[in-house]
Amino acid sequence: MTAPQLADLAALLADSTRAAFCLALMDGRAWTAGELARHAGVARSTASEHLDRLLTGGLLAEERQGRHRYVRLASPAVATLIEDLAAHAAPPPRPSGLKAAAKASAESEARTCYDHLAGRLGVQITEALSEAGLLADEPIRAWLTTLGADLRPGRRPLVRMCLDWTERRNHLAGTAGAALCTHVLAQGWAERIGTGRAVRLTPAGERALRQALPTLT
Amino acid sequence: MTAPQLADLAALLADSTRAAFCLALMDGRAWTAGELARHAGVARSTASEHLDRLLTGGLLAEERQGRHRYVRLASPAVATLIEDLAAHAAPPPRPSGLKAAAKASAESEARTCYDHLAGRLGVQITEALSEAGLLADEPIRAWLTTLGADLRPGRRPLVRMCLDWTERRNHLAGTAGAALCTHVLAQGWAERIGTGRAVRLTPAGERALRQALPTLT
DNA sequence: GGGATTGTTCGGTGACGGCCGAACAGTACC
DNA sequence: GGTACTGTTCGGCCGTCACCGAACAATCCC
Repeated sequence: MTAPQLADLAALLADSTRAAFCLALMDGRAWTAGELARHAGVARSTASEHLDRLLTGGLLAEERQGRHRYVRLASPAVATLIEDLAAHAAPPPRPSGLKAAAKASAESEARTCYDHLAGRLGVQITEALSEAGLLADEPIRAWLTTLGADLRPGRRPLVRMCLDWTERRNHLAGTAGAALCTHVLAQGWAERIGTGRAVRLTPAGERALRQALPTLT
Repeated sequence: MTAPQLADLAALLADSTRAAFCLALMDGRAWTAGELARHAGVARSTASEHLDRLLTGGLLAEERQGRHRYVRLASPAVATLIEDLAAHAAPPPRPSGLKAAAKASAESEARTCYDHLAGRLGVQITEALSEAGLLADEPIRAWLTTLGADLRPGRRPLVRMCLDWTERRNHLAGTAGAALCTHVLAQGWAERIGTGRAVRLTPAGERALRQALPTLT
């Protein structure tokens, strides 16, 4: 490990625009170059060059479809890396302004964090799983199976914790977290709001989750 | 979490000199400003400014003694953050030159990685612990206690894995890893070589470890 | 085909930041 | 006191890099 290598990697995230791209991509979906440019408020040409750097740096993966250039985070490892960085660069705990606080609170009610559930919803589910003693490999596997979730084995650890930087609490990540999120969305228990990471728990989802997880508050 | 915040944090490590500082500090010891300047090959004035940035950025902590300015990594969290980054910026596997390879191999025989053992020694010990079924909270606690290691409870997880970027293998970190490393050095089972991270296993240490851990190869 | 949309390439510009050396301040040792 | 050493401040230099707009290429739709 040499210092220039580390510096080069860090330099990829050391720019506001590229950082905004990566944070936007934390929802696990593929964005087009134009969407990212608009999201970050830069010209398309600028975004194009940034994407080149992030791609050759190995942080992003691309997929071309027609005239569109879709990019996504290269791997879950990249997502956790950015998440760890973001958690460390946590904002100073200054609740400034009621309006801003209310907006932030609404946004953090339920959202996805890369490929699993986060926000208050993610934290509460995780807490309930913990109280029910389900937060270990075998119990969570059994629980997800009874739910009907598709739990395909991968190289990722089954149960992993992910620190939410707004809630400052752990929530379920790893293969189990991803499977749960996929299932919740597929069953219509929650649905995405707009183009961001925010999701909304549906009435059906609330019923289903309460039934499957009685310790949920 | 905003993009500028993430970018600012990443920018701290996006410079070769600052990256070299942080990597040097990964041995967990406190270095003086002059030592770091010589290590990175820059003027003292340059090092001074870099240290200011790393300090205000929260990555480093300082302690002034007389005319000396000692700096160290601010917390274990910072160390793991840098470690994760370094693991991701892994060098391409190019064994170039016999001399370089031999040197690197000697350096990676045994060394510290922040506050625990790494290199081939760290990996082998971890593997032996795994074979002996000791890589869980209770077993490792019992094993360390019989060794006489001082295992004070902390906020850090007891058992944590750390990916060695030269060996590409896991080794024991966390509270248990730190306690083991401290004990091994205190008992004279290994001793530091020079001012770097390298350590050398002593004959006494080899005997003691083989006795305590029969699965060690 | 023509027109609209998406993305890329290229030159030019401006700002930021790393670096040094010289001068200075503070500490240790004789 | 004087000397040596460590660290800091300041001015100035220079390279890098993010940004834009304009021109161009590629695709899709009518």
